[in-house]
Amino acid sequence: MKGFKEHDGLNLPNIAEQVLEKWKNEKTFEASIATREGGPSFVFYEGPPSANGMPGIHHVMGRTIKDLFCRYKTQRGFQVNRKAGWDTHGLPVELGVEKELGITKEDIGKKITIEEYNKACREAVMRYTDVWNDLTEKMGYWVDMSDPYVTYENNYIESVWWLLSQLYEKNMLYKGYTIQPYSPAAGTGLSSHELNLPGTYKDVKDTSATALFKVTSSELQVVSDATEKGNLFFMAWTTTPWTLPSNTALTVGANIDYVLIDTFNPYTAENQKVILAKALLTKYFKTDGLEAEMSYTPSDKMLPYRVLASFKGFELVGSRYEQLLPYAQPMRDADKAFQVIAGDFVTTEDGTGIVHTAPTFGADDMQVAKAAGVPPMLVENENGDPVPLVDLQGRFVMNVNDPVWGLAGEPVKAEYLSDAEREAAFEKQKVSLKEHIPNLSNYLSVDERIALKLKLEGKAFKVEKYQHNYPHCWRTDKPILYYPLDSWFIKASSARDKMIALNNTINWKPESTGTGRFGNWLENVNDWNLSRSRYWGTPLPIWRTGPYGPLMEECVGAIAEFTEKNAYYISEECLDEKGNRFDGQSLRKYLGEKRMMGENVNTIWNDLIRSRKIKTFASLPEEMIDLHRPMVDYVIFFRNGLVLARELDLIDVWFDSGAMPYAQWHYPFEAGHKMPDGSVHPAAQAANETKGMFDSASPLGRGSRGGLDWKEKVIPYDKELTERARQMRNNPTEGERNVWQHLKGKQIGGYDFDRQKPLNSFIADFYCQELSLIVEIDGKSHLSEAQQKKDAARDKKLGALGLNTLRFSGDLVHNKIDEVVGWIQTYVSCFEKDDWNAFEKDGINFLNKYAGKNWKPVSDAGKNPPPSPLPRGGSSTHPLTPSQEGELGIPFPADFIAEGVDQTRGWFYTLHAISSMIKGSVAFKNVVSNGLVLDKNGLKMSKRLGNGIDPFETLGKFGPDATRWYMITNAMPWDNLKFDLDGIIEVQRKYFRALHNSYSFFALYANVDKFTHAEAEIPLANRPEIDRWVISRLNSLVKEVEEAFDNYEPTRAGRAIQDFVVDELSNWYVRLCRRRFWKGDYSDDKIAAYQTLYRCLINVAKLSAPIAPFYSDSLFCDLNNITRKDSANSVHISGWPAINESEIDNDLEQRMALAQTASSLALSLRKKENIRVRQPLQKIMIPVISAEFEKHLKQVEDLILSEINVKELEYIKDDGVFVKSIKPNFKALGPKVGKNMKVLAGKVAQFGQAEIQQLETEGSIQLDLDGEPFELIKDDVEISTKDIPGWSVASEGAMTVALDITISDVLRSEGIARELVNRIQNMRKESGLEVTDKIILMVEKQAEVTRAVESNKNYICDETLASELSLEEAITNDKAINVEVEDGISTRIFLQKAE
RNA sequence: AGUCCCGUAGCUCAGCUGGUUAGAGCGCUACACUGAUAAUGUAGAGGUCCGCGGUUCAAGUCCGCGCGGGACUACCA
Repeated sequence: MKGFKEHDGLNLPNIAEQVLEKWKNEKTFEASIATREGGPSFVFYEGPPSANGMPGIHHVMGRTIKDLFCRYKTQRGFQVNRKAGWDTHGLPVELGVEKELGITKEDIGKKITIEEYNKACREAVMRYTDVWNDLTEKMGYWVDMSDPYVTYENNYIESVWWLLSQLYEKNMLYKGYTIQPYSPAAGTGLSSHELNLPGTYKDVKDTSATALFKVTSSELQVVSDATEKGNLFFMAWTTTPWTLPSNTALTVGANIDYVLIDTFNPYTAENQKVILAKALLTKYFKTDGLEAEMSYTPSDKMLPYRVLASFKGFELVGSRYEQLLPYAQPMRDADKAFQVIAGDFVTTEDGTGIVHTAPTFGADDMQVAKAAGVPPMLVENENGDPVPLVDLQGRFVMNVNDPVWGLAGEPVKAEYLSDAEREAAFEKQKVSLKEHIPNLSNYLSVDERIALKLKLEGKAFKVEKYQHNYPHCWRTDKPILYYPLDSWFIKASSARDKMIALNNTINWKPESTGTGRFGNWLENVNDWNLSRSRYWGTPLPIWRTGPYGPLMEECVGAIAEFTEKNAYYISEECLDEKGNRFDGQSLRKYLGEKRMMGENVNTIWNDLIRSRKIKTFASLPEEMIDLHRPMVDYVIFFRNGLVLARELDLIDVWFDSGAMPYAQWHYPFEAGHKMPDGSVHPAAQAANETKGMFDSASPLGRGSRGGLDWKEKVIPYDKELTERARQMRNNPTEGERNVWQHLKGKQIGGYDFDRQKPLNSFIADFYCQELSLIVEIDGKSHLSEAQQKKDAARDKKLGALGLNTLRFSGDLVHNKIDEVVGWIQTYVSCFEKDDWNAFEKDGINFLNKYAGKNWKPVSDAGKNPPPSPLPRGGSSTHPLTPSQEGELGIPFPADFIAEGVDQTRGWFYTLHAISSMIKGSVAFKNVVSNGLVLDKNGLKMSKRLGNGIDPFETLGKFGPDATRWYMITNAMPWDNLKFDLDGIIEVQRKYFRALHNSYSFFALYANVDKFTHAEAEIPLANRPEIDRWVISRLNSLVKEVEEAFDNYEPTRAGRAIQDFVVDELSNWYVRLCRRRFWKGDYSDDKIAAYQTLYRCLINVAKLSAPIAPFYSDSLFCDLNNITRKDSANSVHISGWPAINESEIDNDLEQRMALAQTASSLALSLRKKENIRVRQPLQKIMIPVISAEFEKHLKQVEDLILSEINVKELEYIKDDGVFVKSIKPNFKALGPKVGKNMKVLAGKVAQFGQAEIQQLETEGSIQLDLDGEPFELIKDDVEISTKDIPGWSVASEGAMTVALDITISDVLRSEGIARELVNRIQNMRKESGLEVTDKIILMVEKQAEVTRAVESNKNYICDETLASELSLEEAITNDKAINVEVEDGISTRIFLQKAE
């Protein structure tokens, strides 16, 4: 009979490998989903990683968390679909590609076409998919990688477009002019991501100026009065004096206190009055100045001043002032410029409390100015367009021309100048500034010159260098500017209330992330800036007319709309005068200009159409459509003589990932999808109809259900391939022509075949999509081995996409075309019947018939059925089939998501925002945000420090189970984890070894006894105390673990399991029960022991399966394969243990705790007295505190006695022999005595035995607490026995144990006998005897030993399985061993196996 | 700068609604145990509970202000 598997040692990596193999073979993952069919579903969303970087150890952490809850829910009976995904767009991809190609952004469109660039990105982005897939598998992350969503695929983008079009229809998408970080040196706007790259913020010293703006009018009387007297100024501070010419407003805080000061200009010494915030007065004036005489010369140290008036900021609002540097006037609403407005961003932390406001160069400035109706400083350029005073190169426009100081055409930051330019400028300055600065020593920046000019003109109060942190462009290292740029925005702010309300329904782990970080973020949501000026990403689907006519706009929400709305495509032949191909933008400009010149645009257009230079979109072959640049930039609309060209922006990649609940299913375009308003998208309607047709009529429905995701992979857009196919189509070989005669025109079963069809990266001779069939005709060249290898690889690859390839030799096609056609028909009928066995059978005949001579099967069709186009096991069980549930027809919202806490304002936000706006629903109900994985010193892992941990090495060395267990149990998921490999070793040693040893112990003896759990369960009532105890604990454990997992607290679950296994199961239950397993007959007690341990082990396997999926499965199978108590072949398919409340016995658990304490105390006493545990002692005594205590203790008496090797336990009633100690019960006393506690505690501490006695017998005692009488009652104190005079005593808490340490001769003999047994057992083991072998034993006579053997003969024989035991005068056998029984006593022992 | 998390023994972490002597494991030292044995038990050494203030009879725990580490967001005169 097969027994429980006995392992040599514990090798976790090996076990993981074996289990992985088993999962693959048995398709356990698929089964774990299939077997939950019909059950409730648990929706999980996978946050897509980017496959263009290597995975790190932190991914193991994040994915463990995701995985374990999915597994847990599966065990609880939920069906958990989890579709993998890849994030493929975005800057990191672009940067990687640029680095590789050695180009920069400026080269795109010059050295490399956008098309080539994007192709490179597309290839680069999936570079590490293999590595990722490998990690996914090795770490045991169950996610379906066979059909992942990929954000660059057309279907994905189409869904994203649809979402955007929804927002557009809700008027939530708008184009706005906003201030964004911009690098003039690089000529590009920067995303906040780029601004947050390391090293972008640098401490720099800039010239700061406190400028004086001359007040011209005010509604506030005091100010108005002062104005009339002249020389009244607002003080405003800036660290960027170059923005002062663009000043159009001053901003004050409405509730900030301001003061009107009479003083002098520190530079010109002119008497003047200034206004600034009261709180900042001391920054500019020393208090002594208040008393100083009101006179001043520039060399004076002390600036005298007087406070004339004080008022609130709002009183200043509407005051007017003189333009500080009147180089230019705002184009529009100039009359509303130069006034005081209020803004809530104003603080009194630095500056003057009055903020210089240049709406063209500050985000806050722009917002506050817009709200107040103050115009930005925009001037007209040569084209008549409004532009700011600084151009895109960072240079002042010509308007800003100062006869003395220059400025026009100069860069506003000196860093933008090259050394040579700077030198040249310096030379010029020497001349032009001679009047003001005779010996100019170095180049003066724009900031410095403006400050200087203000100083000289008396318009500056203070000029100084100021050190601050300023962002720099990470690529050019030059400072960035905040610059107004056109952008598209989502009006997220209008959905704020909804988002906040919905967020309150989300269960965040930890809660603080949701209420705090995320909540606060929502309170202050800004509109979402979608625009990115890049190349590799989802294009913004908005088409617009240009400045040459009325504005028309089109937001495209589906590919089909191009056709419906009559889109056109600019072909390669459509060139401008210089011979460059037109794109939408340039054509729009070209035609617009013609139109302005009065030409008939329609005529030109008609010529373009007629000459096929512009085609209708509808005429494009489907495979050409790629929703990326540049393709989409060639798509245009033409209305009323105007071209609508696409806005060049791409969208923020975060929108891509936030769209995944929809886009991963190509929502709303597929069958079964419903739009939020309940209607059905026309595309989905069509799909429904097709689906219905197939569903009812034939099994084909399933085959064709690959959907468009699948199609994208199969039919790629590849110009070269398409072209080659076209050529081949035009020049068919004779064989191809032969076959085509029989396939064309739906001759076979009404199925449509294509010839020379580009598929994946190949061209198939004949292809039928409905049949998922490729027919190849192999000419002579295919006879070569090399070619056959290639063919095999090709078939395999296409097979993976669900396509079958039938190959026919050229000869066959020429000579037996009927056979070939017949064979294709066989395929068709097998396909229709979904009967691949028949196919295989016939296939073998067929192949036998034709194989060998001309053609060998290159696929292994002879061995296996060809790759079925149908999901294995039928589509209903395929993991990728979304359960068509919920209102939208897609799994929505998610029950659970998990990512790093860094995603709070990333993915978590975009998911939440999009679903709030589109559906008015949360996107996820529960979210775990996990912390970072740091190195063991708490430092961030980075390539630079070289402190990263290679996940593969870790998994390989320690196995995924230990790694996962360590990560989960070490720290709460949301705390940062200090990752230390030693910690994994510890987990391995402690938890897994304890569990493994417990199993090995079980297996060893169960096999000896042939236990297979065949006997009926022995009723709990008939099992001994310790069994009931461990089962009670097990039930409590299940409860605790269940609660922890339900609350998304895996750490608690793991720790509970670990404590149970190590402390309770292994170190208590198994230890105390050892003898039950190997002593005596196969009795009920023994069976009970096996059943109990079995139950513990199998349930621990189930409980720990979510965290340690491999080992748990191995343990489960090791146990279950023999007993077959569970029909499941994997722990992940079996269910979750039920809690049996009736088996939980708190009383019993308490009793056992007593036993443990008592044993521990007794062992401690032995140690103190230096008495070995093997030496039996006569008695221990335990004072009983209460009847209950005694009752409890009696029930576990046997356990204690055997554990500590003592003969009897005596219960001592209180008869005054104990020394007692007393301690106040603070919790009870606190409310009663309050601040007298200290006095009382002092008194109680001084109680002698008499007082304690009195309290115990009378129940109370009168005390005097600083004059207040107080009656102390028994419940106010805790009394415990601490000592028994004359005994060896130890105590812990309420329990005290006294040990009788006298060793009688009998005890001593017994002790020696035990020592002997121990030595003999060791010898047995050393000589390699089986645990069941009987022995013959000889012991040499020695006074004490002889006595011990004689009086304990039965015991010794029993323990050592000796069938004979003889005492010998002298043992001569040279295999006898000299043993020292105890100090000074030794003998010789000989044993041999009894026959 | 703002928001949030974290700070307890050499290391990794517990410490419930405040209760007086702050715990566990690892590591270290010593001893013991031994048919689970690279396990286990007992004992020992090891603490400014990040600091300072406050509330309270009582603070590791609650509050305030700092410091250090981290994350995100923002960059503002």
